[in-house]
Amino acid sequence: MPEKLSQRDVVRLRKAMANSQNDSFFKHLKNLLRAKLRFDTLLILQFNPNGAPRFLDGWLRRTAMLQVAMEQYLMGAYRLDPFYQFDTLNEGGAMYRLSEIAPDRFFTSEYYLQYYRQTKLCDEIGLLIPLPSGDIAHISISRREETRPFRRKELQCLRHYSPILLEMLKAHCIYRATQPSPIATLPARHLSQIIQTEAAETLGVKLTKRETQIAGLVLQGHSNASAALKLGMAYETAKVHRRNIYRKLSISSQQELFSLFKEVL
Amino acid sequence: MPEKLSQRDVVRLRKAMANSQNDSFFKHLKNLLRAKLRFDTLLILQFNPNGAPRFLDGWLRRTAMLQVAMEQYLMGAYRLDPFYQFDTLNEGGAMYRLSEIAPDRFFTSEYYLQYYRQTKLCDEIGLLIPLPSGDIAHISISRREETRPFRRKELQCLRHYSPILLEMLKAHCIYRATQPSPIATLPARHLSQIIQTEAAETLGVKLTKRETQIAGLVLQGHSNASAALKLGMAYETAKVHRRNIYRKLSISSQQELFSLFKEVL
DNA sequence: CATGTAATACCCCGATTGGGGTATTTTTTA
DNA sequence: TAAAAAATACCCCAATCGGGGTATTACATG
Repeated sequence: MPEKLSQRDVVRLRKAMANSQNDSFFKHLKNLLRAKLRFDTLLILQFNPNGAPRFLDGWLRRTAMLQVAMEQYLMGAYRLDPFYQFDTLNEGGAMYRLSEIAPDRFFTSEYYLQYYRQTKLCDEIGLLIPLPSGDIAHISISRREETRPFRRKELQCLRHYSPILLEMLKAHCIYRATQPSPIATLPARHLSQIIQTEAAETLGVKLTKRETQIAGLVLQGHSNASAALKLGMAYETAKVHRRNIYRKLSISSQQELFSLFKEVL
Repeated sequence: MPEKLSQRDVVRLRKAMANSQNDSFFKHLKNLLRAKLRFDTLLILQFNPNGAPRFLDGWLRRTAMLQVAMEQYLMGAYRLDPFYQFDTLNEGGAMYRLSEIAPDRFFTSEYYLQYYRQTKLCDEIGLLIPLPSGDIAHISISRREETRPFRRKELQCLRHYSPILLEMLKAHCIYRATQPSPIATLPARHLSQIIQTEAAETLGVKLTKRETQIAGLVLQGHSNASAALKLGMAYETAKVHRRNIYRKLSISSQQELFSLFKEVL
């Protein structure tokens, strides 16, 4: 049965909808969500396939860690973010929980343990919707460890209203695109590019296209099997590529791979 | 056949010996060593079983990374240093290469990958000798990656003169102990203590003595087999302890273990 | 004394990794 | 077009890890 909206919820929803095309949208969105669920961070980002993500709006519960992490994220760590890497999004957008779309080894990956974990977040919900420009609009809602993961009720509620939230998000991002932005988007380098140039320049090794792709997937937290599936090749082939990567870079473990690239990510 | 000393080497050696009991010892030691081998860092530390190591003298080739790492080391990372943890030292002291005394998984441990590796050092030689006070005097000589590991010749030379170097080191540390120290030794907490209190206070979990020991060894880079050997128990027993640790801390990998404790180390 | 906890040792299993090999097909490039 | 490089797929193996179980012994604490 659908979530019940109180009279005041209806007012909040109408306000958010009415303001989706001006600068007070974020405030109203936050009020709306706050009435229905608890969260510790709320962000609106715009993913650009050819550039760094644009930070449109954000609210972080006061924590030094989160500030630092946010900077790291925008500086480059976003490249290993499952939401950023999510590539099977359809027209109408959708809502996902981090655990649903994360690579199989994500929660034991170096990215998670060294970067994500320090944010002390334990659960994250992402709304993703494509924009006409080709960008992807993203709302991220997270909970810290003390707050415990989202409850079933909260998830149901969010899922129920995600279509309208996604539409508002889309409308807002389209509006924002018409406004002159004070923040210039940083020029982009994709994960593959970074891996390839870093390997070439710093380590003097030329990785092939497939090797680069595998390296990227491994860094994102995919196992051999998962990476193979993703690239549509046999498990053994992925393994061969990985072995060749290790040989070329003269390393012998995933951790070493990460420690080679973490500075440039 | 023994290493040949040139006339000038003999002068340097005499100078170092003559000055081992005053404040210019480090300068003369450096000159002496420089004439015989190439190195990128030279440190004299004094390990105190009940306190943080004391930094007596040091020279680091200009690198920001090394400065940062040195601070991290003295702040607590020393607890995972194989030289600090070395516990089978005999009266006369000895010289060791890092790779000789490092735990079996040291070079793939989180300590190595996240801390040691950032120093960009690729080889390290340590001289260790017990002092009458119960402390251990330590000279550390390292090479950076660009400089490549120490060569056979250099090692032979060092090994040949290590007895006299150790004696000078000992004499110097004894002299330094008589001098009023400007740096107060920080109060100590052993690795085991840290693990136990951190687990108890932050995570609300009581680890037994054996569990704490195993956790410490795992953090230092020991495999189950190596940790078991070290504690004189069967491999399977070590495994059981580790399993119990994971269960109590509700984690499921070595990496998670490290990420739980890295902030307090 | 009895009960419980800690420590010990051994059994089983599957999953994954890292490393070795061979062989065929596709693509690039000289 | 011929040779080289890249990608593919499959084979083998040993080591480690994480997780499950059973059972005995030692020791402390009530």
